[in-house]
Amino acid sequence: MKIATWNVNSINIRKRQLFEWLKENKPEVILLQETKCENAKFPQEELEEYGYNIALNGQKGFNGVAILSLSPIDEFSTNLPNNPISDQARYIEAVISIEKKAIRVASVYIPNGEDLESIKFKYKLEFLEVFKEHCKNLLSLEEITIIGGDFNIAPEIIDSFSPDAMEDSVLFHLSVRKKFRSLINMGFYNSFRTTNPQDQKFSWWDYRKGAWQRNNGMLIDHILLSPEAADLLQSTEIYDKMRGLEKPSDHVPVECSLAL
DNA sequence: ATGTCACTCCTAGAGTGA
Repeated sequence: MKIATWNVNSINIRKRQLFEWLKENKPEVILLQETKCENAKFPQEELEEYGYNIALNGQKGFNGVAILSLSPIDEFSTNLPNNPISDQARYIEAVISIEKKAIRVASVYIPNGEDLESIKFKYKLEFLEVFKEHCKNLLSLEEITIIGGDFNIAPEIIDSFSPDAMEDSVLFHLSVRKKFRSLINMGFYNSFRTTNPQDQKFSWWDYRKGAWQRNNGMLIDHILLSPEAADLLQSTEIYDKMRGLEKPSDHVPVECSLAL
């Protein structure tokens, strides 16, 4: 079973690419971020033609997350308890029954933070704190739980094209890397790093400064697995070539395969 | 060169968010 996460940076701009990618790769579940689309305007019927069931948490203009699943979605929720920026559509979770097993999945879009002095960076740290509390509760359920999304954090040195240049970046500042580490220390497995301990692969390249051409990327999109899910982990994939397509998202899909 | 892209709104291009 393949499950993927992708920050599409506008579902309406990227939907042709998404359809092509789904047709080719047929993931069981795909978690989307930055759909930038209110629910009523989401291209739902077109996606249903590809066999996907859909759960949405959208808003007009920015943010927006979604879960697409080939198997029926039993229930879903957009509630992240104590979220300090709950007017922003950044979280959705669902329970999906696949081959008689209940799988819990979540799609998260962690705030970028703008810069270290910004109020938005303060919100990023606060969001991470309540997200961590929620993840702790999910872990205690001892289920097969898969949390994917745009974390806007490059957790380790290897995940950044230039650790020195990025030291004061909101994506790589020690304060957010520590938050990510505490998620891992709680008991989650970062799927790509579990299967590829040494490989440098990126999932995001800034549209600016010729970042793609210079390979100035970072690995900020991740799929975290509960121990019950990590036991089933077979392989992972990052579709970095998609950054070279015409009209690309600045992020590429990150995927893992589980033996269900 | 902070060099791009996608969004918003009093449809034209400035302001915003990343």
